Amino acid sequence: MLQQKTAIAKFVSDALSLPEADVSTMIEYPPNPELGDLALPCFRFAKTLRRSPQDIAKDVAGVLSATGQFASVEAVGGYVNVKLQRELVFKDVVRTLQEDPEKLFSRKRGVGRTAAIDYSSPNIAKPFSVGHLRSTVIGQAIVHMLKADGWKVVGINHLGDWGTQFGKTIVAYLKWGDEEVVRQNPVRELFKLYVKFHEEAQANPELEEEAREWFKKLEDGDPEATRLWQWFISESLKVFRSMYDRLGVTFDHYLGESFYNDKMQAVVDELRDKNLLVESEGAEVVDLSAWNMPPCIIVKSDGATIYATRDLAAANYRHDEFGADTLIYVVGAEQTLHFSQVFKVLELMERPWAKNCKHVAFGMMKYNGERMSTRRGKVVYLEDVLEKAVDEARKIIEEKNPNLADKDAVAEAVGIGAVIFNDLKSYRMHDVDFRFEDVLNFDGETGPYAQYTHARACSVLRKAEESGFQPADDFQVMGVHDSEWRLIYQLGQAQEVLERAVDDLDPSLIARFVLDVCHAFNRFYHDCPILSAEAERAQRLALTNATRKALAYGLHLLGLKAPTAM
RNA sequence: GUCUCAGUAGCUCAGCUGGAUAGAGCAACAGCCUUCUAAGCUGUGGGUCGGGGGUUCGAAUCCCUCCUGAGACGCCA
Repeated sequence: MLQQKTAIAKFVSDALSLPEADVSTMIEYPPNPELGDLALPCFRFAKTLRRSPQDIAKDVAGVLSATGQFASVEAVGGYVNVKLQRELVFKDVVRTLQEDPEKLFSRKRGVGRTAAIDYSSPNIAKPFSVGHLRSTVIGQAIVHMLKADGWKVVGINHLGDWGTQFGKTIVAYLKWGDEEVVRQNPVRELFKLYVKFHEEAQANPELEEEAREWFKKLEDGDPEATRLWQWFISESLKVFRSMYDRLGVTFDHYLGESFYNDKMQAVVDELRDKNLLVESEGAEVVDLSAWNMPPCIIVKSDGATIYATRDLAAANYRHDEFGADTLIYVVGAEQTLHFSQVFKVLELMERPWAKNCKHVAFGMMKYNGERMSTRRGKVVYLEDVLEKAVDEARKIIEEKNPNLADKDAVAEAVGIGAVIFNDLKSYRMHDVDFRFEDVLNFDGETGPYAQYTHARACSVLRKAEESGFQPADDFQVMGVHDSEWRLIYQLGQAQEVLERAVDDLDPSLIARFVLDVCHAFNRFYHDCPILSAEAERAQRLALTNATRKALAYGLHLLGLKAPTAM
């Protein structure tokens, strides 16, 4: 629809001698399809032109009407309502999709740009819980979206592989751990020990001191501490990688916090050279009071660095080594202040790219209305959620389509799709209370619904092929049914949707779009015979094929698989 | 206490760069499978858009204020 908007804006801006871009952004989609396909409210022109909106609308309608490029143009109140030539848009949209679905979505605005995205970033020796799901799936979707818009993207898993919690885990393991038991199920057992540590530490605060000592040993390169630490990491990574495989999540780099251990002194030195560090309560900080923020601690009073220092080092590394001009952090909203501080310090360090640092924040995942707590062992394992979702999918397949080939693979795709989509569709700053009943619901606005619609389109195309029909590029459009038009109309908005999703770094817009297309397709499917229609068969097959491609692409952007049957 | 973010139908949310009668899904109820996958489609009921002010031709959308909830607020990340 962007093309049509541009065309209208051009005529209007010529006629009223107003900037084309201003007019273009004012063109909107009427609330009611009866009114038209596109509309231009003229109220805002009234002041500058010193005429009534109704008058202007009438003039504009006359101008657009005279071009002969629109099916109808009407001035209603202060609005100009335009109906498009359905046949032309139909052909245009369908052909673009048949040729290359990516073209419908993108103008490749990001060519030449590089973004480094930090997402997922779980902690070593802790369970991969549903709490990590949001960062993981949102980050992965943003990776796909940016790539679609032409960006070069570097995906980074900033693993929590350093810090005093390793002292705690080591102490707990040495005190209460059984190597055999831990080897059976390392991450869960180590986590149990970690929880036990916190329980015991309530009564015996000296445990904390022991933990600190063990972490100090680790920092000093003690062989025993290092061996255990590395073991924790390799076992955790095994679990994480299996989660990522199932979720279809990939990274270009696994660079944990420890990777920056030797890169932080340079940050401290530079800050000192630039006179940005001041002493405060024994620590060295960057004063940010001019920006209404608390100081950013760089060196703690015990001389050690802290996460802000680490994030500064990591930011420099991502820019310098990966050539990233844009840094994106998909991290919970509770770290908003931290990132504002880090970004401000980067600016003070005169990094011109500091203004391109973005924190993609999201609300907290809760369970039974309560915050999940790793310390108290209150977590929902993602593994368990995926298992339940896949079981549910398998159950529904047995019930509805027992003869389906590849049942296990489809159940996996659908179950996991349900989990991913559920987290993506309503992405906002809202906190989410995790509920199995929501994730396991496959009706309505869900991943399985979108996948089902795609499979349905595939099924029609299979049936067509069996009867000797193929979707062709050169088809005649023999009139466009309202339901066909609704579908085309939705598909035509792909580019605007992707561009806004990229600009806002918001995958939920894509999810919404996919749902809208699905609804329009299912309505079309219900209202319009495809195979049995003589005259319209060609155009409807082409439309079905085009929709199939658009849905597959949209699902791909979100990180969902698109089975061809289910 | 200060700052940030949220508050739209019973529930979950969309709409928020101001525009036409506030939209979906779930749940409830009522229809639609001898015909391309009913994980679908259609319809009904359901709203002081947290309250109150203001700006505007026009406010769910912008500003102020209050209420409620969540989070952050220096040596964890």
